[in-house]
Amino acid sequence: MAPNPSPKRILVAVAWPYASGPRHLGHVAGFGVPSDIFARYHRLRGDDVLMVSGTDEHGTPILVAADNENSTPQEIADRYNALIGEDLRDLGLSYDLFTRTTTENHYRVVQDVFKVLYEKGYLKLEKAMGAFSSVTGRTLPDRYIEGTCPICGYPDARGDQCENCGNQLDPMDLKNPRSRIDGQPPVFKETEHFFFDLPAFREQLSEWLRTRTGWRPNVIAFTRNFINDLKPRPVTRDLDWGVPIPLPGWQERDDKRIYVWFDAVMGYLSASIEWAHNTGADRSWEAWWKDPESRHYYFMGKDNITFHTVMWPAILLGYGGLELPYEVVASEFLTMEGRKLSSSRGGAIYVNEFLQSYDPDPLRFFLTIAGPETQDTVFTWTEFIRRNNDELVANWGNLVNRVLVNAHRNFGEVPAPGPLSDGDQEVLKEISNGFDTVGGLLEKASFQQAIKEALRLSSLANGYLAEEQPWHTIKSDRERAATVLYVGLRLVDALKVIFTPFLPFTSQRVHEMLGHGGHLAGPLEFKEVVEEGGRRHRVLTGDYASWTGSWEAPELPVGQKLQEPRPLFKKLEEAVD
RNA sequence: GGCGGUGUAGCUCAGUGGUAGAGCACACGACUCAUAAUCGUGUUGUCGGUGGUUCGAACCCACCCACCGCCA
Repeated sequence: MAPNPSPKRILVAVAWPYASGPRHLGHVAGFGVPSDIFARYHRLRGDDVLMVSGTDEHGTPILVAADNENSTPQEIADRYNALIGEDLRDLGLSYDLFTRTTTENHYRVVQDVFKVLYEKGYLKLEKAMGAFSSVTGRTLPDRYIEGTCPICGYPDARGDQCENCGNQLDPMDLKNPRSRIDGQPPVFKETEHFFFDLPAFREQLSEWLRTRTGWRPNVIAFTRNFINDLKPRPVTRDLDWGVPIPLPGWQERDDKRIYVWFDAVMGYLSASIEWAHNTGADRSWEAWWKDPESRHYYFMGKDNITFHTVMWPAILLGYGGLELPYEVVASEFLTMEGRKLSSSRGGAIYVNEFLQSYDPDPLRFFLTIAGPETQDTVFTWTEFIRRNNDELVANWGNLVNRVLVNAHRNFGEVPAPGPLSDGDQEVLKEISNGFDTVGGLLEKASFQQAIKEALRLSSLANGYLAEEQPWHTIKSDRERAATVLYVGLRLVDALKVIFTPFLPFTSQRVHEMLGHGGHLAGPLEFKEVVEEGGRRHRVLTGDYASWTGSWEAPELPVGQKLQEPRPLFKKLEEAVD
């Protein structure tokens, strides 16, 4: 790592994918790829990065999936935790820890936070009417109930809202209500739940929000609006799947659990604690969570904004002594032909399916340059292939290839340059300035602008070659050709680093073709964790401290042997949507 | 219904008050080392509609239209 005189401690907190099925491109576009670019950039800068996430494994949808498959919720969670973990590894998402919510550690942390909030009076028991399945006795969320709309008579209105007339409904008002899960009429009865006193944090949240700068405008606007109308929010449910309520008389009950939103959002903290424990330094997580100098960046899709800008900060304020988000980076949605990529509506492209046909870097490239950073964007196969062929292959891929082919063919090693002309020095300086310009954009989480700037620099390098024509001068002036190719190799070597956060797999290959050793961006690995109580789970992590890259133009020794160059990217066949 | 988002060149998208932008596509020229890939020059738009604020609006305000999301 580069000597960084004042390394920053950065928590990269990535939204937790729900383990009810395989994840599609929209999910990894929204939080996966952007957060990884951010984390990789900061590691190259020499900052102390802790990047955590995991699968979210509680809640009704997983119970429903288990019932449908005649399985258990833990089996469903196990299956999709494994599958999602492989997707993330294959995409090269460099988590320090990607874990899950069904660990002893997570239960312990969630229960601790629950108890503290309870003791401080922020959790209050209240009676409420609830809908229950007449078959299983479990809570039925409003959207799992359907019936005839009492306002417009639409026969398939959902319990929370009628899709036909748009009115918000109470499931108890539906005529002929029935469960979407089993078709049976639900039972409405009084139940008791703990409610988190969100309104108690209104002033503190507003005050904190006023100190936040640089957030994407929609995140601020949406949050402000939400804070103006805070209501107590239930944190328990009538379910048998979830974290038990850690209070006398409640702990033993098998019909009451902590609500999934409440436990999942604490995963950032519990995963940090687990990471510290797994790495043998139990209290090291505190450097991130108890030091006001550390910066917490949260990455998620826009549907999750309030959980990260209101609910989770309120929990942290209530618990006390822990750092609040420094920035909440929310993405918009990736759509398929103008519609949301939703697994339930079909039309989704799953990550694992995609990666069976295409390499990860072209996907990362597309999701960065054409992803939903500031607005909903459309994924089409035609556009993916065009971006790959006309932008990635033709610009950066071609630059690498032509420089390496020329240098390898004529010299086989990094040639010794003659005197550098003004033009040589100028282009070297331009590219080296890229570490500041691209870096500045990455710090602001402007990933699209950052990769466009990187491409502009690559184009500049292509222009330099077209101007100098070393394949021509090699015949008449071998020293000049050597100089130009030396400069070309230096440009490629520097751009390789600039592209590493976006394209880690191919940057590593450029690194090797240039004759360098070591991991610029190495492999990720799964590790088996055995907890004190005996539970085992697999986590995704990596030995990032051993990676050698740093955010600056590298040394390129004259005489270093070059490898036989091979194209970085594949040109793809035209496809029809 | 409430709240929020989106609507800009043929396509995909940047751009939040001061003479409309990028990439691709297209045209012409250069080059021909490189995965026919590169480099240069150029064409393309009543910035969803109507009204308002302003010396000046794609950008601010109001209303409308279309599409999308969230609503525990």
